Amino acid sequence: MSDAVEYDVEAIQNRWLPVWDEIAPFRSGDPDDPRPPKYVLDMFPYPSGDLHMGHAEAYALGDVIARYWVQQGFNVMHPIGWDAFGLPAENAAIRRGVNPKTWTYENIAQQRESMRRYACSFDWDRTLNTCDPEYYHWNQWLFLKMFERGLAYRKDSSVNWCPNDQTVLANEQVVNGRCERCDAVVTKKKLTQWYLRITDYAERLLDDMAQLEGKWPDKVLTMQRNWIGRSTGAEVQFAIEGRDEPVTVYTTRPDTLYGATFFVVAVDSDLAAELAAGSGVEQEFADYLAEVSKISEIDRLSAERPKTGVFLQRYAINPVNGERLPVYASDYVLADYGTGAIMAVPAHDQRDLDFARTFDIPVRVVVESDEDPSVTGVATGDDGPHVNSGPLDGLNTPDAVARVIEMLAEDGRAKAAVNYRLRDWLISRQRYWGTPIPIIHCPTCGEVPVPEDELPVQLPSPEGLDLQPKGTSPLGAAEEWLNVRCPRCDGPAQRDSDTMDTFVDSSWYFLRFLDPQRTDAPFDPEAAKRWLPVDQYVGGVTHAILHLLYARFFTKVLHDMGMVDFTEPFSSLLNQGMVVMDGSAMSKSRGNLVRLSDELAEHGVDAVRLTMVFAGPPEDDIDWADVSPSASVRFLTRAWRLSGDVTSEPGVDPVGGDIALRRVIHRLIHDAQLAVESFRFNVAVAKVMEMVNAVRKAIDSGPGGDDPAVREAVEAVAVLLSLVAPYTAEDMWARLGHEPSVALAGWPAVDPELVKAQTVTCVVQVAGKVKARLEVDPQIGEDDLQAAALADQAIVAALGGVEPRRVIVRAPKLVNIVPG
RNA sequence: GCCCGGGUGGCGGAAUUGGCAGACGCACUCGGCUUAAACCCGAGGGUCGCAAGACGUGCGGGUUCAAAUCCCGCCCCGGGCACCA
Repeated sequence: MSDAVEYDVEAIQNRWLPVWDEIAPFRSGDPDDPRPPKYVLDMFPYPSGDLHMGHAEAYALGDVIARYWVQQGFNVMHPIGWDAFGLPAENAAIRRGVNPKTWTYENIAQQRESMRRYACSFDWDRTLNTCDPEYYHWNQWLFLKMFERGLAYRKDSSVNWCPNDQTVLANEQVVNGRCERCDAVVTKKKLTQWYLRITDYAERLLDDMAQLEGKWPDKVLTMQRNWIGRSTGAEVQFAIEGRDEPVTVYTTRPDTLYGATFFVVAVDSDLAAELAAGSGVEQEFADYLAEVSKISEIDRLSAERPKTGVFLQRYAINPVNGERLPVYASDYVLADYGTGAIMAVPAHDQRDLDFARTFDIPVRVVVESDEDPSVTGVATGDDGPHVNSGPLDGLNTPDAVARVIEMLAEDGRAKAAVNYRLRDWLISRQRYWGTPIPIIHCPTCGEVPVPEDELPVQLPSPEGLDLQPKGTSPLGAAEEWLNVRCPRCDGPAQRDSDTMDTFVDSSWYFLRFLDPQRTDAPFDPEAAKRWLPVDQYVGGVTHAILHLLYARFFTKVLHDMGMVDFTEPFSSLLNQGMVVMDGSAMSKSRGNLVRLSDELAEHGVDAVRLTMVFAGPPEDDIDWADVSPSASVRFLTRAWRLSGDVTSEPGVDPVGGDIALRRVIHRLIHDAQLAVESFRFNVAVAKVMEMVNAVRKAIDSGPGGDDPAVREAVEAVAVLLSLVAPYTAEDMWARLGHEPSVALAGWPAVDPELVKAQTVTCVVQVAGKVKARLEVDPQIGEDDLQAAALADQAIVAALGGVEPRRVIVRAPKLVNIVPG
């Protein structure tokens, strides 16, 4: 029975959208829900405009996972919200002269409607916007908790400064010396700023990655390890002539102490300034410092830069042999890593060697090697027997390291030490559209937290404020807001006028989804116990370091506060790739922008989703030029048409149906399930395509549309398809005589008996080359299989009378005969 | 420089982790349906060869009865970190 009814994408979308609004199949908040909980989370979007192709991919993939677990009988929490504070809103607002708030909420409304139409399986009872006072209230609360615990503090230091956005940047936001947002060349500026003490958690951030091994992409774990940058070595004390206190240096190679021929302090460190004072080279030092601070981040990072520095006319004493080492100030030593001072061993460190050659400092080899660094200009590598090193002579590197630490530790002049590349997280921003920092600066009491019952400190209206970037926060001009009484002494005081980095907002939002309306706490610890950690997190690899590291840090702090009982927020992570066009990232200026709205209008929601999912492995980039949404429409039409060809009644027992079809279908459902659970969604789609092909054949040239197995198969197609193409699946489900929603129909039960193969194709090889194929019982014994293989005509011919030297039998799939 | 990935038909990609390389789809060719075209349905193809067959997963070697898969060396592409002592 073929029908004249056509597959009409537009009509199907319009038919089911209101029905879903009505039945809300993805609500997860019923406290009496008997289903086991599962938390599937997509990274929330930034409301910079309407959804684009990248969102379409990410949410299509997240939806496959969420909908799969719903079909498997879980109460899936799949929430969405908006990461709604931040610079782009503010910049757009400045350009158009509108309130950033208005702009932001308009975009949110638009994205929300687009997500609804895109059929995202979100629980719409759980949305949040980070720019709502109800949300950022708890940013402030968490900040104050950290302040209490000494994890939030203010310090004066040289910070990354974006001259374009006129704001400071976290280390993580400086990419190749440029501002991550606007690409301006980053400079340095000395400012007093708020920091979060993430370095206190460096060790745990590293160690707890053991929990994530195999469940997060290796790439992300590696990136985080690199970023944290743990190194082990020793702290060694050097006396400085004419200074009471010794100076500590950090080195990973204490074994090379006998090779130290000079000593360097970071030119911008306090120590350098102190040592320069009274040295007679004050002017030279000051000139050098001025020159260095003019160098941009980009130039500073250039590896080719020649070494520069100033001899401070002072000497450090090598603790192992009492030698006098000239002390230099240079910019190749970083003030904020280790102690800002190093011992320099030119023979075995390339940078020290470069410096030594520039300043004509002796090079002394202490680890034996064939090449002489002072001749080749190449410092020699790690291991080898030590020479010129007194008691260390003859030892290899690890032994020499241990020995020298032991020697110096006796009188406290050295100890084993660990260092991290990770720096504390600078969170102050001199911009308007963010969470106000809830601190009041009082001339007598200092930094006073805003009392909890006065939270949230709401952003003042931008009316009358100059939002143009100018290096200080626009909030500083909101005088009525700014000037308050000190909560402690009631004297005149001022609010902190900076706002928080928006990465604070996204560091804990996954907890707020538990109950976004809650007013007495950021979240309910009991609910957190039930739902968290997040079972599956889905998002772009662009957040591999920043967001994920910060969220992990916050989670550990909350753990230490006793608010959550886990230490890692995201049990499993899937990074989807990007959607590109003609090999490169889409952009207006490049002229290769593909508009999602155009694609949706042309092919429909289901076809776009299907195209995203089928294009390849989820973590790979999709080149839109390589894929075919119209082919997706064709397939969906083919699948949909099956639902009109089923003539048996709903509920008919499939057991009497065509056994061959049932075997194929059950095997494919089984395979599709494995594919989905291992994130091979493209393969799962291929399996559904095979199902459709098999059913088509069964209807046209097999048992026909009335066979119960055909109904069973088409119903399975509808359910499996519902993960990817919800509109088509729902319409098929209705045409099959069922009530909505197919999303809740349940994953088809796979009969293990039907999945078992009846016969197996056994490959018979001679010398590793396939010469025959046998259809055999899967239970066949090795001896029987060997006999059957050797008896086969083609095998007899291939052997040509030669006796087999060896026969390898892997029943039931393979026999390999090695001729004599 | 250091650290991760990856290289399979004309294209996107499969391959139960050592056991039939190329599933599924795109593009293409041929056939059916049609007055015709589109749609739809069916068939085809890794390369070379008329064929038997030979060769074939970046390149070169190795292990194994058997290698896209494991090992060694190289080449290329993508990503991360990078004056971090």
